[in-house]
Amino acid sequence: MRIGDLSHRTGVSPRMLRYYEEQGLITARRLDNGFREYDDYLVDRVHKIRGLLDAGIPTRIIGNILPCLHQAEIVVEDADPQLRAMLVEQRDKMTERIAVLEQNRDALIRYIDAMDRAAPESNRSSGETTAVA
Amino acid sequence: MRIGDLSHRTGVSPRMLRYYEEQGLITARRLDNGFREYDDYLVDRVHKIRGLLDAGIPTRIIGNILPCLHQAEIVVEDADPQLRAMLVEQRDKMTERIAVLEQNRDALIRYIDAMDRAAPESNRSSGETTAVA
DNA sequence: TCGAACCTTCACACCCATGTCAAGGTCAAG
DNA sequence: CTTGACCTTGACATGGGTGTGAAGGTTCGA
Repeated sequence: MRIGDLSHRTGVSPRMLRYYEEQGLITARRLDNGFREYDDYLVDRVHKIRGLLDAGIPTRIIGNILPCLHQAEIVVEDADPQLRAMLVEQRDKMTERIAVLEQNRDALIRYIDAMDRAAPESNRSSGETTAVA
Repeated sequence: MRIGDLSHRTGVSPRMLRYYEEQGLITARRLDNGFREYDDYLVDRVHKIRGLLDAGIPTRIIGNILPCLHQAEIVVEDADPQLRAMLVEQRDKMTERIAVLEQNRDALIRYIDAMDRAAPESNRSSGETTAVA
C-alpha cells in the first residue's frame, strides 16, 4: 500500500506519516520509483500512534515503548534494566494520567446530569447517549 | 499568597502561573504594589490544571470545562445546549483517551512481567512496586 | 502525447507550552 | 541607604506536532 492509501485508511495526513517515519515510529519499503510501500499491519500501528499522541505521549516515548506494546513473550531475552526502568516509569505515568482523566470525566458526567435534571425536555441533540459506556 | 508561594506549593513556575492567568484558567487579585495575590483554593486548581495539561488537554478546553469541574448543582440554571454539547464531546474524548491509555498500560504491564519472568534475580531497582496500584 | 493524480524532498510557517532574560519596581533587613 | 529577594511586563527562543506550498518525478487513462 502506498502513502495515500495508508493516509485514507488511518485518517492521518501523508505529511504526518512521513513525520512518524522520520521519528522512527514506522518504516516503509521503497518501490523502484522511490515511492513508499507500507505493510498492512501499519494501519493498526498508526492508529495506536495516534491514540498515544492524542493522550499526550510524545513521539520519543512512543518510539521507546512501541516495540513492547504488541505482544509480550517475544524477544524478552535481553532484560536490559535501563529499558525496564523506562517501561516502569511510563506505566506509572499512564496510571496517573488515567486517574486524572477518570476523575475529571466523572465530574463532567455529574455536571451534565445536573444540567439535564435542571432542564428536562430540552437538550438531547440526536443520537447521543448519556450512558457511561 | 503571592506568586512565589503558589509556585512553591504547586511546583509550577511563576512564568506558567502568569500564562495560565492569561489563558483565563486562574485569576488573581492585585495588591497595592501591583503584586498578584492568590486565594488558597487556587493551589488545588493549579494541580488540576497541571493534571489535565499532562493528559494532553489544551488550555482552551481546560478553560471551558474547568467551571463545571468543581461541583455540580451549583449554577446549573442556564442549561445552554452549546455548553452541554461541548461537555459531552469532552466527556467522550476523555473516555476514549482512558481506554487507549489503559490498553497500552496493560500491554506495558504484561511486557514488564514477561521481562521479570525471563530474568529473575536481577532488576528490581530499589523501592518500586510492580503492583498495578 | 497530454493531463490528472499520485509521489518525492525541502523549506517555511504556525500554534502551543515553556524557558529565559532584560529593565525596572517594592520591601524588609542589615 | 544599600543589598537581596521578591515582584512586574515584555520580548525573544525553542521544541513538538502540524499545515502548506514549491519544484519536480511517475503512472495511467483519454
